[in-house]
Amino acid sequence: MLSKKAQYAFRALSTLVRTDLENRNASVGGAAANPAESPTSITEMVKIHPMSTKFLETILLDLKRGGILGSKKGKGGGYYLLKHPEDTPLAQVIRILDGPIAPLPCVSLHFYERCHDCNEAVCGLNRLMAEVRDANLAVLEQRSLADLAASKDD
Amino acid sequence: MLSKKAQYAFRALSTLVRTDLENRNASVGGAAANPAESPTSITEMVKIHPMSTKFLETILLDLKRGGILGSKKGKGGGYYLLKHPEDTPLAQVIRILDGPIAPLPCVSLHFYERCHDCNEAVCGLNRLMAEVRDANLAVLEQRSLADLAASKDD
DNA sequence: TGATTTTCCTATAAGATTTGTAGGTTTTAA
DNA sequence: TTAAAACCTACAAATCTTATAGGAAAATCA
Repeated sequence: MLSKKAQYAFRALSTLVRTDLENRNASVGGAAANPAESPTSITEMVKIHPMSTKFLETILLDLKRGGILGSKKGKGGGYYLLKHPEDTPLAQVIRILDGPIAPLPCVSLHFYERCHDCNEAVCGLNRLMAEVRDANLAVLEQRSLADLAASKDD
Repeated sequence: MLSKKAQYAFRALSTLVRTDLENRNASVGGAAANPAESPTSITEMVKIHPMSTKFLETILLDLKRGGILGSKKGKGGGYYLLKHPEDTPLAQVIRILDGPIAPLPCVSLHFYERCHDCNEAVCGLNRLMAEVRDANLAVLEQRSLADLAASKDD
């Protein structure tokens, strides 16, 4: 199950994606609009998707440290996407906030830990859970933030 | 991530599967061997896969209540599979011990809970997490306890 | 019958993780 | 100079996971 952190993250990100795409459209015929010039503040995000302001703050900092968001301090500041929404897979968001996607540490690609209770080369569970991991990644590495904003009022 | 409970369950089940298949083979030419006549005790299982006896006890009771295992009390008693290993999908085991397989309650088939923060018909996250759920189930409903015992020394 | 071995049952303790809050500091713009 | 914002870290509260305790009930066998 996704943690609350990840769920809140996706809500906030859906707002940022919408803003990002709007800015890109608005720049038709002129210089490309720089997302860093129109960041969205936490206060604004919480108005759209009500949640604890302070909690969201820590989540957005994680996303920033994870390389997904940029920020601007001071009045008029806020957060913005560093990349085009299509270029941030959902898997990256989940790994930052919830850690491994794999069902067992011994089949994790990004958070691997050796299994002390079995021989990985022949362990039946290991092999099966690697299949589960791959099935998940087939979706989560393919789908991106752009897919998150496909609807108008999530 | 799978809980310890589910991991322990799979270890114990792999022992039961092996015993089950051996009994079936041993009955060649005679009456079909009844698995209920040669149950495996918790003590034996813990010898093969070391873990807390008392903890495994509660896990096996869950599996029994969940319709996967039968049991026999008293001296010479123990647990046995109620069905052929191929007929118990991994998904059933996980649901009994860890609950929902879906990443969000609002896309769960067996543990559905309405989402109060979004309109499910149009929510982008909802739709994407349903895809993840289906990818998981494609493996977990297809693969069974029989696949767990494919190796000799897990 | 009595001793032993097993499953069965429920409460609860211990530990870990998740969720959320508090209280500030720093930066920027107007 | 004021206000609004991100930034930072510690910690409190709540929840969930993991494990233990202490028996009761049933079956076997001498």
